[in-house]
Amino acid sequence: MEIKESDFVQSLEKGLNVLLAFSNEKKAMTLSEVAERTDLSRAAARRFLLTYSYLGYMQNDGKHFSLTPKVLDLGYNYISSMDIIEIAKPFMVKLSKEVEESCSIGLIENKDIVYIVQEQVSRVMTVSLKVGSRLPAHLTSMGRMILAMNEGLKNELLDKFDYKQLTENTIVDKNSLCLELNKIKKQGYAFVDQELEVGLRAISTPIFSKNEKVIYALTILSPTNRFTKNEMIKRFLEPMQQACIQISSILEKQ
Amino acid sequence: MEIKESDFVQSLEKGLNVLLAFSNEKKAMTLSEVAERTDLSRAAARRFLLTYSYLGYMQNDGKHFSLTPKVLDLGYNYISSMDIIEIAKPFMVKLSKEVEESCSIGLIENKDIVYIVQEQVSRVMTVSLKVGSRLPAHLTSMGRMILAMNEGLKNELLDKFDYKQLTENTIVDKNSLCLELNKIKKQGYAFVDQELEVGLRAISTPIFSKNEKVIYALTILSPTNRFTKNEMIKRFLEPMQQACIQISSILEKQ
DNA sequence: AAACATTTGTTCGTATTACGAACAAATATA
DNA sequence: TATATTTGTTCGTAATACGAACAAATGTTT
Repeated sequence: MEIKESDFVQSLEKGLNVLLAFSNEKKAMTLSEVAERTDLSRAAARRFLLTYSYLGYMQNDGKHFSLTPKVLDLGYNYISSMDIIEIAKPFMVKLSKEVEESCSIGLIENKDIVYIVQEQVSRVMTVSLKVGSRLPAHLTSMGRMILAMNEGLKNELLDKFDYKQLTENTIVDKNSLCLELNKIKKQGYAFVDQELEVGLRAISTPIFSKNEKVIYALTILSPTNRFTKNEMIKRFLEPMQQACIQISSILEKQ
Repeated sequence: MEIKESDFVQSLEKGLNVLLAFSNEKKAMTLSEVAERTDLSRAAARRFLLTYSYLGYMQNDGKHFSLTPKVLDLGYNYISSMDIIEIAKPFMVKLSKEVEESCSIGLIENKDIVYIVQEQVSRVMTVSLKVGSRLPAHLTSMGRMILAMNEGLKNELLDKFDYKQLTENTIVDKNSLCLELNKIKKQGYAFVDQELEVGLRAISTPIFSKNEKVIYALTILSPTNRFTKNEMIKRFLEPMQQACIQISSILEKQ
């Protein structure tokens, strides 16, 4: 989206960049670290950090700034405005119990798949990603499932993906991906086999919203040492499709 | 936290207020609605909305602005910097399966209990709250559990709570609450019986972090028509305590 | 379809807000 | 203790965000 420069509030962007500078690797930072990571002057970074602290989003122990749970309020707005999470959760719990694997739902935002719901099993070794996690859409089964069912989105994004080789299996050109998406559309599920990460396989099925639109997909991730590709398909596909049909039947009425 | 007025970035606060204007009830809003809710001029509200849209946090269908999943990025920083979610989840899944009830973990932020992890069962009728949800700490079993184990926090907050009568069972004065918290500390669990909401009971147990500090509590909510108070205690308390011990044993090493 | 009402988009002069350089104070390190 | 580094403060001012006023677009009523 294009806007006039005079309609852009620079301070807001800078402030958000300060918030985004914090991460799993950088849980607590000094003023100087934040200033460096955000490319702001120390004085500017300090003002933003103090503003966040004043508003309750950050705390300071005298040296390091860190986030407080109030930050959840900023993301909660999105979560609370989504119906799919409540609709899908019971069916995901059932599925997860039935196949004894974790499962997640995601959607495409920009060029990434974003995880928005997750249901986990109590197995010690399990593969799953937190809500809010992002991965390149074209390298994930969910991303491919959604792209395969959205001609417009597919055409829009095919030229924008970064076709970088992550493993020896990674699809690294547009044409191969296009063929794969066409295949996925026909077969009704997507399977990614060690393309994003060695040792990781994923299968996905589509969730239909109103007007047969596919915005979300359901996935199960599994380490390669647990099941073969065919075993995954045999064990997971039908229950996943059942869950998706149930979720879809409610979503389509919204 | 006190800061100098000259250290406060007003545009950031205004921008965050615009973001927070969106909610479950107000999923999509016009420019005028946002301006009214935030008490900004139309021109100012418009600039913030356009900035968010430009940055990808909001979208506009020509008339209404609404949040995009990119907003999750703003809260994800907090989630990704918390170890407890990953540590606790497997034990919560096991617990949930064992007692056949949903369970959650929360912490106190300001005067509220904030839900940060949730594990749900596939029962049609289930009581649970989304991650990020907030409730008055003093009226929830988790809040009371944490207050009971934190003398300093208790003393700090006792005078700040809003002792409003929500049901006929609600504790409405500081002294009664103080007595209840002392009792909870001794018995090692908290039970709230229709004080927050008629028809709702909750039980909580403490999770210990490093230095025996109790920052988090585990809870199970249940409608009153399913179990009596004694049945809840008999069925849930011991498995919950087991889960907490397991989670605590990992947390205490961090 | 026309008239009227309401909302959104645009412009631009300027008040005010956020800026950062420079220095002081505090803290960390050798 | 001396030195290095980081944080806190000040303040003149550049520039940024402001909103009033008007134009354009959209919505509502007759």
